[in-house]
Amino acid sequence: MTSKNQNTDGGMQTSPGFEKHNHARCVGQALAQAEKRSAREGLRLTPVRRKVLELLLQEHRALGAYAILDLLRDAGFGSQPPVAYRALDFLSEHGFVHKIERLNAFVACAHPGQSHSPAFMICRLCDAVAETQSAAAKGALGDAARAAGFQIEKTVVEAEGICPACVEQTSL
Amino acid sequence: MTSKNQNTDGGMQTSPGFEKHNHARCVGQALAQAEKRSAREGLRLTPVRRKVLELLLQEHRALGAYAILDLLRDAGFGSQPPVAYRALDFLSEHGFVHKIERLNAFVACAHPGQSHSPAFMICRLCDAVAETQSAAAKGALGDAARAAGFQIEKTVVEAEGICPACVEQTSL
DNA sequence: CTCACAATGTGATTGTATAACATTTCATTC
DNA sequence: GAATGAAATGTTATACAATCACATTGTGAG
Repeated sequence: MTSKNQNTDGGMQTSPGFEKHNHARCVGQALAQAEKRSAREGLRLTPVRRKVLELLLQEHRALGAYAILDLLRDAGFGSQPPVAYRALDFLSEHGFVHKIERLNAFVACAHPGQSHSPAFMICRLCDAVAETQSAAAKGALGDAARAAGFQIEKTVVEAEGICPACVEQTSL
Repeated sequence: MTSKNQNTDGGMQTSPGFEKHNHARCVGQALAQAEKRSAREGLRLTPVRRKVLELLLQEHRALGAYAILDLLRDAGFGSQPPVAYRALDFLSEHGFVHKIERLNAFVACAHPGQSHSPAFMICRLCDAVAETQSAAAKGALGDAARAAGFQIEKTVVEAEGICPACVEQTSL
């Protein structure tokens, strides 16, 4: 595979919440924020971990572990699966990235800092992923859990469908 | 692996919505319902498909595709992956079973018939899975989707945590 | 009957994830 | 500043998940 569609320019991009934005700036900011927070909280944002976060921010879409691994190899890091998985474990444990269960893939967190329970919209045509908030544990699900005596620790909320761009494509 | 914990008795079991019930009876009923519905709607509930459904009802927990494959082999069916995946595709397409994305595994539907968008509670200690209802697309997620112009086709809602039985275990 | 299509059998391959163990790095404590 | 223990990394191998491709069989419609 080895990385298709790398965003190496500094211009406008599509796709975060599905809107355009200055991507180079957003990557830099997010990375700086992550380092600041790591320093503050004593988290060890080591070179591999930082690189994986950078790659995910740069690509700005969901990447599989092996796609990440290819990019790591290109960047001169180790290229065995555990290298990628360990970095991803660390990053998702601390909320820097999220796993998209439906895709078995990972995205950089779009709302760093905020103590969120994220929800995702996944386009089944172009695989674009947008992050938003959910309060799943507060609605019917929370009621059911309380009734059953189940203690919710984390929720996975992912909507599959068609993103604005692909809707347009389709209806031309 | 080859099947640990097969429920071959006719007594009381734990775990559907996490409560006890007469399992043999519930399996039989569910299977009969599935056949009735298949006849009514012209679905071809073939031997393999029926067997996979029966296995999932019997086990009453989430099984990985290869665990199912082992059980199919024991039952004299083909044992290559596509055998299981094709049956699972059919069954989930028609709502007889659901895939638990978090576990990459499958469970028999607990609310057959009802036109539901299911939600699941998954115990991280014993892997028990309970099915309930969610209206994820109607809450904050639905609002976000509408605002973004994203068309939701399906939602994945899975809560991870600790089931009543394991909560007790833990707090002894 | 036979034609077309759905379903199954089978082998091979690709993708995802973890186990296990050796080695190194880093922060403490003495 | 060496000794120590924990965290992080390197590496091999393997388990588990999913799909491809192609041959074969079964089933229903005309």
